[in-house]
Amino acid sequence: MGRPPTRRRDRLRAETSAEIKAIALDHLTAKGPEAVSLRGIARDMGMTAGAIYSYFDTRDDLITALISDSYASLADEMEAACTRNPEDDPAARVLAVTTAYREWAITHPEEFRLIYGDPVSGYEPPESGPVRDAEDRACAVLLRLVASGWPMPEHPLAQPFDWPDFGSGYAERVRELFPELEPATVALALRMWGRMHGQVALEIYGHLGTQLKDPAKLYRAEMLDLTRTLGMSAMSSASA
Amino acid sequence: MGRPPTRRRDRLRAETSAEIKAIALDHLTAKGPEAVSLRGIARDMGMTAGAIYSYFDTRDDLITALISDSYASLADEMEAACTRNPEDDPAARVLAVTTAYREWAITHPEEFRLIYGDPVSGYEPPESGPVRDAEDRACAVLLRLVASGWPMPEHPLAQPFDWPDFGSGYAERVRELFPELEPATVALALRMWGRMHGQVALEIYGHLGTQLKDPAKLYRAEMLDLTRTLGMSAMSSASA
DNA sequence: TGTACATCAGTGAACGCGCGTTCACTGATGTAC
DNA sequence: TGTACATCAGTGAACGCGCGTTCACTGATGTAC
Repeated sequence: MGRPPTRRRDRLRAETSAEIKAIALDHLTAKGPEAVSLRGIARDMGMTAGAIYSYFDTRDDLITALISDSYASLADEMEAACTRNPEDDPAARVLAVTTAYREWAITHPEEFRLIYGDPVSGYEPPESGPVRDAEDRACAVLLRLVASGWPMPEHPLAQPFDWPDFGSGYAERVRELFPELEPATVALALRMWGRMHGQVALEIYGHLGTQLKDPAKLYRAEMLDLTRTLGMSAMSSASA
Repeated sequence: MGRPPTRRRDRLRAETSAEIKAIALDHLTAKGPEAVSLRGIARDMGMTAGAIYSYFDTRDDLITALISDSYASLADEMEAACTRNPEDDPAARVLAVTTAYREWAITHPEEFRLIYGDPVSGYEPPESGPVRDAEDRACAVLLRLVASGWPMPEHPLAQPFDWPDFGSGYAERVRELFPELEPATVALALRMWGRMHGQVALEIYGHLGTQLKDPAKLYRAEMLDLTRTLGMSAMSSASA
């Protein structure tokens, strides 16, 4: 009662907008990215297709919202997995974060495809915005991991990397967040990302199913080696 | 003249079939997987859409043909890169093969997406056939690499793997081809695949462009480390 | 070499489909006095 | 509290689109004698 009535309209708007996205996500999960259509969503909501244009200017805008929501949820999981383990146990953190990455992908395969797979028919990703923000957050988690656990660039894994090797905008943001980081360490974080991503992508897209009974086992082995190679003691068991 | 005339018809058939696939590949390369349509191909060939049904029973069959052709061309490149380097220089072979993988992907990004990305709208991959054959060939190259260069399973990278950990059909085929191989070595080949695939997939799908000026450099670093970790001397420079 | 027949690649028109997007409109909700 | 007006979410019909697939057909190519 105390709230001005405009708020109510706004709240309804936000709720409808959320419902549109929720149903779009259902369709995505159930039948893949091509099945996300404004008409289909409207049908499920008991609305007209045209009505959606009050909420999203175009189909691409809706897809973008879906992507950024998904990416944010992945970043959340990674951050949570990181902070759930003590700072002085970098190996546990690495295991937890990498496991969280894979498990999010297994649990949300269509969202994983949406983020890391083909852009949906004719869709062009925006240069900045919430999608990029989520990517930055996920990336920051990895950077923090390598930064805390493996600050010595004279490690045999290290390769000669320098700041100009990185995208200038990216390098700036990184140096702002982690002033002490060596370029070789940043490179290592990206390589860590690659190792996580490789097995997970192969698995999600069905290229490991024939070869392996339990892809999780191979993944665990690879990540254990990672911590070991990084010189972290992997004695402690991480809580994912 | 000596040839029976039926051969001529067969040859024409094969040529038209090849032209259909070639144009389909053009469309794929130019405008992505969704742009591959029977009508569009027919238009470019000066034919009717219905005519294509003499060559492919359905659109999915055409896509399958495209996938298996593409995968075969990737496997060719990997095999060639392998045999182009001496057998007693495993490090060179590893570098050559992994570089070939990435370079094929860079040169044929849409084909890479076709193989490893989202199945095209509603397309279901067949359980066996030429696609699987190509995948097996590519996989065999990796197995040969690890087999020749790194046959000792007591290496620190090794993890406890046993034959039951693998898909039964796959395990059989592997043991037939490489009777001496240890399970841990097979696992390592798959992990090698993951490392290659991770960075390449991230790059092809546009997730490394912001961070890195030259993704090839990071990839090279990762692959160099791979040979080193495998205990191969990486002195020799591979010819990709 | 000549003729009657069979094959079969390609035609062209039609089928039904679902899609994104636009637009003039209605009617409930909220606002100002 | 009551009335005149403004906002704006949602309607419903229409637009034009390209698609995969089917089918009765034509006409050239090849075959058998």
